[in-house]
Amino acid sequence: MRKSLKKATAKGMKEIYGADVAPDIIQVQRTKSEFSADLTIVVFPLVKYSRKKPENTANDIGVYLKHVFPDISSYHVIKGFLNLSFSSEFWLQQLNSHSRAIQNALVPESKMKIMIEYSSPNTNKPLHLGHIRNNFIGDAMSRIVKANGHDVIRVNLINDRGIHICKSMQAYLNFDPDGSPEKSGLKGDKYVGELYVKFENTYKSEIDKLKKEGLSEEEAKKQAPGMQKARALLKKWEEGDDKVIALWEKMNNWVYKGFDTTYQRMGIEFDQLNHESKTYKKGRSIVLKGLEDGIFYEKDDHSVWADLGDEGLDEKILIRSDGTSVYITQDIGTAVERFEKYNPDKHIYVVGNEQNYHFQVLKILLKKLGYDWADKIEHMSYGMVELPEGKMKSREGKVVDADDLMDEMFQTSKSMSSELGKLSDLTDEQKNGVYETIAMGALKYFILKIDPRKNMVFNPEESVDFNGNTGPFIQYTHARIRSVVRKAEKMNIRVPRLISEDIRANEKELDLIKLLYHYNMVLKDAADEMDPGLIANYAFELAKEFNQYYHEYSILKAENGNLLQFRLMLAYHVGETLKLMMSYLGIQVPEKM
RNA sequence: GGUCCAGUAGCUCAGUUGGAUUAGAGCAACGGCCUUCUAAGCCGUAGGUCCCAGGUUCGAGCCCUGGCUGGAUCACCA
Repeated sequence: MRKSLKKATAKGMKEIYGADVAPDIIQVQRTKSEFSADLTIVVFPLVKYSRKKPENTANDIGVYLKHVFPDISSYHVIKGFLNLSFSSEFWLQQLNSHSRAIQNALVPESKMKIMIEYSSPNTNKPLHLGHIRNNFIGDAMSRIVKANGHDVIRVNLINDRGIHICKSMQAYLNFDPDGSPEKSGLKGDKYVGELYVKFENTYKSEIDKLKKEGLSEEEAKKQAPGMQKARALLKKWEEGDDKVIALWEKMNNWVYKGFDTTYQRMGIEFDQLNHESKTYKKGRSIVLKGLEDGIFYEKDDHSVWADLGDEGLDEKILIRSDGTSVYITQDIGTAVERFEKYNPDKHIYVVGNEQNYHFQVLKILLKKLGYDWADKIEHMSYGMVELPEGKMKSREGKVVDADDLMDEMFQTSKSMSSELGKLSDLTDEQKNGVYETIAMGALKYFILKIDPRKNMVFNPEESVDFNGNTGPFIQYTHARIRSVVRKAEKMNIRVPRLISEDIRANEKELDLIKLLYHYNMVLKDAADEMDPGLIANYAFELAKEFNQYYHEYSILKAENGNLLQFRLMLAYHVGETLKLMMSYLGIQVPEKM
């Protein structure tokens, strides 16, 4: 409707004033709630074409549009705002077609193949709150983009090689050479993570000791025996030493197993797993080729650099003096590989804003290397998660572990739910399912409702609420609706497919239908702006609006059968829309809670 | 120091390419509403110098300039 309004307005401008106006400059927005109308056209931008006062221009267009669209029941003009009201018949008709509408993905102007990379963990540490935000955002964006009618490839780049995993390996050999997650009773990623911490601690004390013996900080770091051993492991790994590779595989597999459990609980999936160990060499050879071609340069110590001076940036190292490649070099390799293999129309990297510079440089380097597709890379840069006392610091143990957090959410959900006691007719297994659904809903919603670009504060004690603007609030609204539908079915009343013709909807009902009608705009905006928060806000608005309605009017005790059916149908569609919107956030909604 | 990002109620956040004499939610606080479809709900009260100062225009929380405060980044870590 928006689009056709824009077109019609442009056409009207031509017919009334003989002015050529591009439809794009015409602003059509939802009418502010203080005014009783549905859509508003802002005419200020049109005044220079009409050469009339805003009021007169608005009036002229109003007359024209009302003539073109029979569905427009009335219009009125306030200053430069043309408020259009649509007839209730029009809106009731919209409700009739709503169920069909929400079953299909949107049809995009041009369908794209979009690759989305997210999660991308290191294999030396368990997942924490920061990863949670990354995973939730990446997962939600994948769902949203897909719902907009695009093809999505979800990819996880696992950082499985490098000095960090060698540190864990070194600690394993040193402290627990026959150990395993099973023997320790720990999850695989936790077990390896603890070894990593052990390494770091002994490393630290080794450095302190060497410093006391008179070495500089830098020297001490180099000479610490633990570090030297870890480096030796890395070297052996790169040389393909059988024993080292076997150990590396064994430990990584422990970690993967642990990650899988966490991913599964979070409801996170991927279409592809990339392992850095398999791609890290590619970037190196590309850079060396670039060196041959004179795009990069070599220093005396044989390290390879890119000069980014003409971009207003520094020089950037690409290959170390010992011939090994750095992070960005590997990223060049994986990017080239992906574009060669899949040729996506867009490649979104969901990575924290601390890496803004990295991606800026990555795109520049790819362009320098002559890859035109570099412009198809988008860094979806999200803000950090901070604790009330400041940034999370893994070294000081100030991290919120992903598994622990989910456990806590579950416990809260369970005790709250048990207190309310509305699930008495369910089995224990079913109950646990509901607790989990609510717990994850609360957590996901809490994180996703916030604009990804912004840093957010997470207070483990009180942040995640179950009242107000929360996941459970929306889940609850859905459960309520389902309960009504079930009751109706017991009364042998089915949700009708079409509204009977003599229905006269009240204002609240029309408001709800209008809100339902806007769902696809929200879905499109969420994809365009890359902001799942828009979906969350919409779902909240809809749930809130419905709860008010629910409180004010009885569905099952409506004055007559036709009205009852209409209200039931309306409620049902609100429920389905909530369910759908929440599904785009990766959140499930229960039948009862 | 250079670059980038942010600053809205006590707290956590909305505010969609600048729009409507009154800047919105939720939490926390206070006061109401369960004999009625699920009270994880609904209604109400209170709470603001939109960091500060200029500028741009019909019109600024939003745009520009300069400050202040906080964060990120500028590694032969990833």
